[in-house]
Amino acid sequence: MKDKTEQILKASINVFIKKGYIAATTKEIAEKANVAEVTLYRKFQTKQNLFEQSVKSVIEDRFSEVLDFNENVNINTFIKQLLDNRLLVISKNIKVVRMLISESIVGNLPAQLRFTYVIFNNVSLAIKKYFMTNNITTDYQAYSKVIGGILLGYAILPNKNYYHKLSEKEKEIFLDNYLNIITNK
Amino acid sequence: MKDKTEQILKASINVFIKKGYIAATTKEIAEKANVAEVTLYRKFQTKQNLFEQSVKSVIEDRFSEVLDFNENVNINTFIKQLLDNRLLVISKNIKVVRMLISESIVGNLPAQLRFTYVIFNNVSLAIKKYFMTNNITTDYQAYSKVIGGILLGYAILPNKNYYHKLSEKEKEIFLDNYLNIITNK
Amino acid sequence: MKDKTEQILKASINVFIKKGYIAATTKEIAEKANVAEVTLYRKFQTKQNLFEQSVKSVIEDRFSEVLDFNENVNINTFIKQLLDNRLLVISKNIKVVRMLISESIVGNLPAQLRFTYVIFNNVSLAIKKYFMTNNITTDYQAYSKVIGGILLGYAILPNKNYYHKLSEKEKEIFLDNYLNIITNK
Amino acid sequence: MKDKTEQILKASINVFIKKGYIAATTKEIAEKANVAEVTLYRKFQTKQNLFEQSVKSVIEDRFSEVLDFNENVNINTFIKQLLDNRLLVISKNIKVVRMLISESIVGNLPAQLRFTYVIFNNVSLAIKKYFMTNNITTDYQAYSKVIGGILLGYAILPNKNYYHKLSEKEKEIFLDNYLNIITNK
DNA sequence: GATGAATGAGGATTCATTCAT
DNA sequence: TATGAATGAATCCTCATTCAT
Repeated sequence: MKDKTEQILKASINVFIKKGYIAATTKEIAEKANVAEVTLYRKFQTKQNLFEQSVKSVIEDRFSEVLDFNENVNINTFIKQLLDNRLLVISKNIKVVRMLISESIVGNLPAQLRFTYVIFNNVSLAIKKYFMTNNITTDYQAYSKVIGGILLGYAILPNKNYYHKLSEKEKEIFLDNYLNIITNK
Repeated sequence: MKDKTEQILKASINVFIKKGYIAATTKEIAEKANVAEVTLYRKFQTKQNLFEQSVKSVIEDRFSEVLDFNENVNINTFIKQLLDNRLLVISKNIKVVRMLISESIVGNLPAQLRFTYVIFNNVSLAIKKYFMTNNITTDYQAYSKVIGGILLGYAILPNKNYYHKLSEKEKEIFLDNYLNIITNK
Repeated sequence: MKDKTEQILKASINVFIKKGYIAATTKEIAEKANVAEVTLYRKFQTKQNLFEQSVKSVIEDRFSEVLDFNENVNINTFIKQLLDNRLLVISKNIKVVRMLISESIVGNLPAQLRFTYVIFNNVSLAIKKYFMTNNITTDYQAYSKVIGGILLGYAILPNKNYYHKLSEKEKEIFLDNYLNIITNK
Repeated sequence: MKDKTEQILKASINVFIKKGYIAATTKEIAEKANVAEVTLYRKFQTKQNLFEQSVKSVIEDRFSEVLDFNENVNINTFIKQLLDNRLLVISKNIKVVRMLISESIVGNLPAQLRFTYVIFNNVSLAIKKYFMTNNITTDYQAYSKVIGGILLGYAILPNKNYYHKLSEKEKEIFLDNYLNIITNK
């Protein structure tokens, strides 16, 4: 039933997050999901596939969504929108994101899950578009790397608090701290 | 012999880089090192220890060195010094760095090898010191995260060219691209 | 339905022929038969039984039929009749026969399917009867082994052409080649 | 040591004979050989390879030897030599031979172990040569099939006694029974 | 009558590690 | 010092079969 599949996916993602792809075992997943090990295989065929499905079930599609903001705003506002949007997504999925970054580096992931690229690419595209629309001549690639780096740093480096749990006011402050640094006044 | 130990370390780090800690096997390492598998254990006791020794043998101590720059310079110059110094180290050890970041995230590494922290911490310390010395009131933590992010991004994201192989002129340009963004004019 | 049962038997025998009893899987059979795996069990209880039913469904009863020829003929003619009759049956069922011989040797077959015996026994009986009726003193057992061997050889050894597809003339020649060797002139 | 390898080969061939290739398990072999299952793999890498080595260790090379007899003898004598030689080899290795014939039919064997061919081919070659040397015009192929069939029959069909254990006199009689049938007087 | 869901038992193979020399 | 030999434990995965609808 629906139920068992979900039990499995839930247990699965947790184990993968905790152990990483290779160290995670189908046995442990089965135990945590309270199903027989074979059941995993009946439903997902292979460990690799179970992994991919688990990840997909948990990361909202917003990861690779096209970022489309109001561009009739000044750069500060634009970057704030961008950071806010991405930090929200990352923050809500922080554990999976970390694991995926780690697996991305080792390189056993299918393209759409290769997170380091995904994070960077859609940020990069949004910035490029904004710069073009607004005739900004700053090198958008370097700019993207700074923003991408901030996001990567947020994902990887230890954090006291989850961005998505901050109040609107706190978010404002959090973002301003970055903006003070990266944008021109 | 010195010789064998070095053969092992050399083979070892390559395999760990290529496969990651868990996926690397002592069998493969032994083969690549042209020694018997037991010899690894005679010399390094456990796989974990072999891993740590391999990493240490290859990453220059400069990773965790205290960053101490001339601080009677303006912030632009300071950040350039800092980035240059760190990019050099990372660039020269890019493969190991990547692997270590990946393993850091999964979390099976002893503190001194937990790279994401290491990278961030010493950058952070240097910035804090500079800001204090020069009475700069910008939030040094956010600043450190931006710089740390840039470095993380450099390490993780795909790169066309190695920083340490650039000419002095090219390095200058490379750094300026960042500085245009992160510092005030 | 009649229909499903037949689909299953048809798929089943093909898979058993291709893979042999053990290597054949109920899963593959079910897929080839376009039914659910359980349906096999509903209809045939066990794999073993499915195997037996499949075989029986396909091998004509002529395998174990009592061979009863006109015995007022000379030995050449008699042996020709005998070989012709058996070769026809074997040739028409060559794939199943081969598989059954193989399984016979391993020994997991019920007596009536143990083909090496079946082939030999009814040939042997026919020869014994003919020899008795005609007061022939040659050792009928050795004789039977030669004839049985020829048949076994025909079944197992690589063949260019199917006996049952030869023209009457070609059959004649084919048989004469043997008769030149085994009977006295 | 030599010892363990031999233990394994001995246990291995027995299990393969009893169960056939697929049904035989490395676990059972290991148990019978009194070694850990891994030891099989250390020494033989794969089950398939263990199988091949086991077979080779046990079947004397005489199986595929070129049969070279004195050809200045009449056909009766020649065929007797030939049968004697082959029956001896088969008889001594009867269990392995049976198993190999069975596996040959299923078709998972490398060419040099595909026994039905091997048996037939070298018999066929010897006969061809003799016929040519002695200008015999009988169809050597049909002749070979008869002889091959006799051998196949001997190997597969139930036997009261092992040819190689018969006294010289008994062998003589045994062979004569065949010769009465297949050769001309 | 047919099947989607589930499983216990077992398959070959690999791993890090120890033993004995 | 170095290593050939050996292994317990575990891994992913498959099989024939049953249960519940």
